[in-house]
Amino acid sequence: MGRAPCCDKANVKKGPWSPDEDAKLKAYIEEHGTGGNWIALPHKIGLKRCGKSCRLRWLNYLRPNIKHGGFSEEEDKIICSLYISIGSRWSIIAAQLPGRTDNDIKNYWNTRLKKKLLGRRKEPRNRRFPSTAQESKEVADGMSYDAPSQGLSASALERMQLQMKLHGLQHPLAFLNNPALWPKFHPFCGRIPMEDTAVQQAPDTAAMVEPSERVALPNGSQISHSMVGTNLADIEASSLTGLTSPPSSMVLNTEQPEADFGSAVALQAELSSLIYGKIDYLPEIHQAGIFKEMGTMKESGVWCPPDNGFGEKSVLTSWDSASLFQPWNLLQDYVPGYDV
DNA sequence: AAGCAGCGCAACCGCTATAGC
DNA sequence: GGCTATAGCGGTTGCGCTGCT
Repeated sequence: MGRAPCCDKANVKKGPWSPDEDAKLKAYIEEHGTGGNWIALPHKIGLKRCGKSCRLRWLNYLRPNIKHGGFSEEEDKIICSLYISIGSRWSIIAAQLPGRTDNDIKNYWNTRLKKKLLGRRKEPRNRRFPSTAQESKEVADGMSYDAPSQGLSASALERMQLQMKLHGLQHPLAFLNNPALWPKFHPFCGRIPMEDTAVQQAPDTAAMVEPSERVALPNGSQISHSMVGTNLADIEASSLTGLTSPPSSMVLNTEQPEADFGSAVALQAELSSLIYGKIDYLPEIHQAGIFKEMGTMKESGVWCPPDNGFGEKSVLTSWDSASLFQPWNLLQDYVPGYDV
C-alpha cells in the first residue's frame, strides 16, 4: 500500500502562482503565521493549492528579505567553496547567504556558476569505461582516459573536476601517482593510527570547541579550525607537506591551527583565481557563521573513515562521509571489482 | 518573420527525517 | 516501538524568454 497523498491531486492548481494567490498567502501568513501546518493552510485561505506548494512559494518568494539574482563575487566564492566541501547541501549553503534560498542557489549553481568554473565541454559521444587491462592500467596511470560520468553521481563528478582544476590534476586518478595526496588511511598507505588521533564526534561542534581550538580570522571573528580544515584544505595542505599528519578533517589538530587555516586561505585564493582569474584573499568566507549551521546539526562532527580497512567501524556521521571529497572512493567507480 | 536551440528559473516530485500519537 | 502525518530537502521538469540562423 502506498502512502496517502498530501493533498487531492485532482483538485489542486498547479503551475505559476497568480498575484492574487500570492497576496492571499502572504496576507494570511503575515497575520496568522503558518500555524505549523502547511497542509491545512491552503484550505483555511481558500487556495486550491497543495500545502507543499504554499510552503515553497512562501519560502522562496513571499517571505520578507528574499533576494533574487545579482549574486556577488563573494557569494560565488562561498557557494563554490561550500559546494566543494559539502556537496549539494543547498539548504546549508543557503543558510550562509542571508536572503538567498536553497532553490535560488541550486538554480544559480546549475545554470551559471558550474559552467563558469568547469567550462562548457561537449561530451564525447563514445565515452566508456575501460574494458581491457591495458585501459585499466592507463586509468590508474592517469593516462588517456577522460573522466567518466557513468557510475558516478553528477555532484561527485563536478566536485572531482573542481578539485582537479584547483590542484592542476589531469586525471581523477592522478592522485594515485602522487603519494603526497594520499591520506594516511588510504588502503594503499596503510592503517591510520586511530589511537593517536583524536577522532571524536561533536554533536555541537561550535559549542564544544575550546577557545584554544579556535582560529582568529583577519576580521576579528573566530572559527573552529577543525571546521576550517575541510578535506579540501587537507588535500591542499598535504600537497604542500607530503601529509605528515592525518587530514585535519579527521583529526582535531590542536597543535598547528595556523597551518590549517593558512591552507584554507590558500585554497580560497586558488578558488578566487579560478573563478575570477585573480588572487584575492578571502577573509569573509570562513567567518564563524559559515559552519554555524553545520555546527548545530546533530550530524556535524569530525570526519573519520567508516571502516579503517581492518573491519573496525569508526565513529561516523552521515553527510560527512558522503560529501567530503574522498578520491580513493572513486576507485569503486573507476576500477571494476575494487571495494574501498 | 519563422523556426530552432539554449538558457534561466519557478515549480513540482519523490524521498527521507522528524514529530506526534 | 510502530505508525502516520508533516516538514524539509535535493533532483528534475516544463515553460517562457532570448538569441541565432
